[in-house]
Amino acid sequence: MAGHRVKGDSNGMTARSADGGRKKRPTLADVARRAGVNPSTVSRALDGRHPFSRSASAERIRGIAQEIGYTPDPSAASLRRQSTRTVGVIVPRLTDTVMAMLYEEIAAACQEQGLLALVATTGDDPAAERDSGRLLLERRVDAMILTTARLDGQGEFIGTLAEQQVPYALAMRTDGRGPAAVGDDRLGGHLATRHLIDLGHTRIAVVAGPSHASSALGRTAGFREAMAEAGVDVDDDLVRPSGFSMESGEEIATQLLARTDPPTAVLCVNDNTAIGVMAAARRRGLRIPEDLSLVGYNDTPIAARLPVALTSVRVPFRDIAQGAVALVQQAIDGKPPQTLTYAPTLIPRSSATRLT
Amino acid sequence: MAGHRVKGDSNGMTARSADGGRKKRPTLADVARRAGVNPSTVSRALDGRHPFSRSASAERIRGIAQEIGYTPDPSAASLRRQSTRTVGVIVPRLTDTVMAMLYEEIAAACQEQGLLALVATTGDDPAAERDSGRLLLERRVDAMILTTARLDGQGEFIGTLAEQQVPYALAMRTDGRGPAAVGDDRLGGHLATRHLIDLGHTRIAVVAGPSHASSALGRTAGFREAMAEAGVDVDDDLVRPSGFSMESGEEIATQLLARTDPPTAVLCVNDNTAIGVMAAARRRGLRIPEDLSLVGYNDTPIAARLPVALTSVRVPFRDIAQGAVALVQQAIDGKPPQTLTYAPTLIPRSSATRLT
DNA sequence: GCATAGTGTGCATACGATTGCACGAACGAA
DNA sequence: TTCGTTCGTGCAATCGTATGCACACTATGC
Repeated sequence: MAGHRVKGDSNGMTARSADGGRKKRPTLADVARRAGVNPSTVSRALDGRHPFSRSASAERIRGIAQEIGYTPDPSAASLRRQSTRTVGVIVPRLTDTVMAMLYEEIAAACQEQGLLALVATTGDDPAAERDSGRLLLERRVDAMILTTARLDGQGEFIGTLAEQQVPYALAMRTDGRGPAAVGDDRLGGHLATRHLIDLGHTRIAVVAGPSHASSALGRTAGFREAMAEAGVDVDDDLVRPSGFSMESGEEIATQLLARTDPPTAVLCVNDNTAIGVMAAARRRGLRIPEDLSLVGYNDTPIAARLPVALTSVRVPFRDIAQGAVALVQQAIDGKPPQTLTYAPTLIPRSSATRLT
Repeated sequence: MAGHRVKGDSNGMTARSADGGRKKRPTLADVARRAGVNPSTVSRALDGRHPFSRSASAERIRGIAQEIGYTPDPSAASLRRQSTRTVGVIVPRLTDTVMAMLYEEIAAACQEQGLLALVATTGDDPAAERDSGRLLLERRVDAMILTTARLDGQGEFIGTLAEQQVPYALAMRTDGRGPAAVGDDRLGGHLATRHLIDLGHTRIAVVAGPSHASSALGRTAGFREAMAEAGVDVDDDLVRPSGFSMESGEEIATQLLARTDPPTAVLCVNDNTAIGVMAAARRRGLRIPEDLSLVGYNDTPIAARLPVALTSVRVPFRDIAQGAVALVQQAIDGKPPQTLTYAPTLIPRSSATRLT
C-alpha cells in the first residue's frame, strides 16, 4: 500500500486527504451543509420523480450541487436502492461488426433511459456465456440483453435467467419464447430474393447460416417464400447451412461453384459470408457481378466500400436496440413477454446484376 | 411501482420476499450465521490477501458461502472500500474492428486482474469524449484507459484527468506525455516498407493517416527510415495525410492513381484505408497485385479474407492491452508514467508482389 | 371555523461489506 | 515460568444515499 493512514479508520480526516492530494469528492452532506438543509432534502431536490424537485428551493439546491461539483455516488445509491441501474449485454464478439453496431445502439438506448450497459463476450461458447452471464449477475445488473439466443435448446443460460427471475430480453435472434426485439428476417430474405428474381436469376444458392439462429432460419424462409411466390423451383442442394464467418462462406461457395451446374446468384445470410463467397469466386476466376450475382445481409459499413460494392439488406439496428431496452424495462416492471419486429430495407449496389 | 411494501422500510421481512417470489440474495451475515462466526470473519475468509484466508476454517467458510450461493455485493464493497475495481475505457468506436479487438483484449486483461472494464465511445468527437469521460467518472471508475490520444494538444479531456489526479493510461496511441502502451509503429512501417523495397518497388505511395495520431506518424517515420536505409528517394507528393476510414483511403488513392506517374505500391496506415485503395484501383481498372502492390496495417481478420488477401502488419493487441492495464495499475499505485512498446510482425499475403 | 389535502422539511434507519482495534489462545524462545 | 509473536476472531464504526414516518405549515372547501 502506497500511503498509510495517520490514525486508523476513524480518524478525523478533514478536507485535505492523506496522500496524493487528490481531494475527496463532495457528498450529499456537503451540499446539505452549504444549503443549510438536511441531506434528505438535497436527495429529494435531485430526484426528478419527487414533486419537491420542481420547487424553487430545489432549484437553488441543485445550483449549489452543481457549483461544488457534486455527483451522487452510484455505489451508495445502488446499495440503498437495491438496484444498480445497469443492464448486462451479452454478445458473441465485438469484432463482428454487426454485434458492434448493435451494441453501440444498445448502449445509446440504455443511456437515454438512464441505464448503463455492461458488455460481455462469449466467443460463441456456451460455457463462456454462462461464465460471463454469471459475472454480470455478480455485478448485480438489473437485467440482461442477449444476442445469443438459440432455437435448439442449447441456451441453457437463458433458462437460468428465467428460473432466477432475472428480467431479460433477446435482441436480433429469438429462442421463440422470451421477449425479443428482432429484424423481420423473413421479409429481408424475401426482399433480397425477389431482387435476384427480378434480375432474371432462378438458379439461386443460399449460404443459409446456422440452423440454431432464428435470423438465419427466417432469412431462408423468406427466400423460399419469394421463390414459391414467383413460381420458381428451389434446388435444395443449393441451400446450404453454414456459419456466420467469412471462412464459412468461402468454404460453402467453393463447393457450390465447383458443381457442374453452378448457381448464377448467391444469397448470403450476412455480409461476412458474402465476402467469403467473393474470395471463392475470385479464386475460381469468376467475376462479380458478371459471372455471379451476390447479395449480403446487414449492410455493414464495409459492404458499400468493397471493391465491388455489395448489395445488402439494411437492418434497423437502432430500432432493434431501443426495442430491446424497452422490453427489458417491461420485464423489470413484470409485464409479460412480447416480440417486437422491425422491417429491413434492401440496398441495391453493384454485386447483383441482370442475368445475361 | 409494481409491488408495494407491507409495512414500510423497517419491517421484519424474512426469507420470502414481498412479490414476484424472486428470493433475496444471501449476504455476508447469512453465511456468518450458517458458519457460526462473525461476518467480519467471513469477509476475511473470502479475502485472498488476508493470511487467514489460507486456513482450514476459512476453507470451510468458503464452502458454506459457495453452498448457499453467496457472492459479495459490489455496491456495498465499493462503498466501504472507496474503490469500484472498475476501469473506464474510451474508444472512438467499436465498429472499427481494430478498436473492437483492442477493447476485447483490454476487457480480458482487466478481468484477469479482477477489474471490470466499462466502455464508452466518442465517435472521434472531443465533446463526446468529455461527456463520456465524465460519465465514467460519475460511475466512479478507479482509472481510465484512452485510445484517443492526440499529439496536437486537442486532448483536453486527458488534461482534465491529469488535473483531477485520475489514474490513466493511453493505449495504441500516445500524446507523448502520459503513460502509454503502444505498438512499435516505426518498426511496423519499416518492415512493411522494406518488404516492398525487397520486391523491387521504389515508387511507393503512403496513405499516411491523420497527423494527430502517433500511430500514423510512427508508421510514416518507419517508412522514411526504411527508404533512407535503402537509399531510395522519397517523393513527398506520394506521402499523403488521410483519415483512418475506407472512404479516406479511396479518396487519396483516386488522386494518386490519376497521376501521370502513379506509384507501383501503396503503404497504408491501416487495413481500412487499404480496402479503400482496393476500391479505387478496381474502379480504375487496375489489378492487385499485378498493377499495384498494397500493404495494410493491423492485420484485422478481414485482411486475410479479402478476395485478394491483404499483406498487413500484425499488431500484438493482447500485449498492448495487458500493458495498458499494467500501466493503469501502476498509475493507481502512484508510480511514475512509463511507455511500453511492443513489436509488430509483417504478414505477407497476396496483395504485394514483385515488380515486373 | 374546521376538516382535508398538499407541501416542505427533518430525523433516523437501513442497505451490505470492510477494516482498525482489541483480546484470548497457542506457541516458541530464553 | 515469562515474555513476545502470531493467529483467529469479534466488535463496532463507517462508506453515501434513499426513504418511511412525523410534524409544521399553507391552501382549499364547505
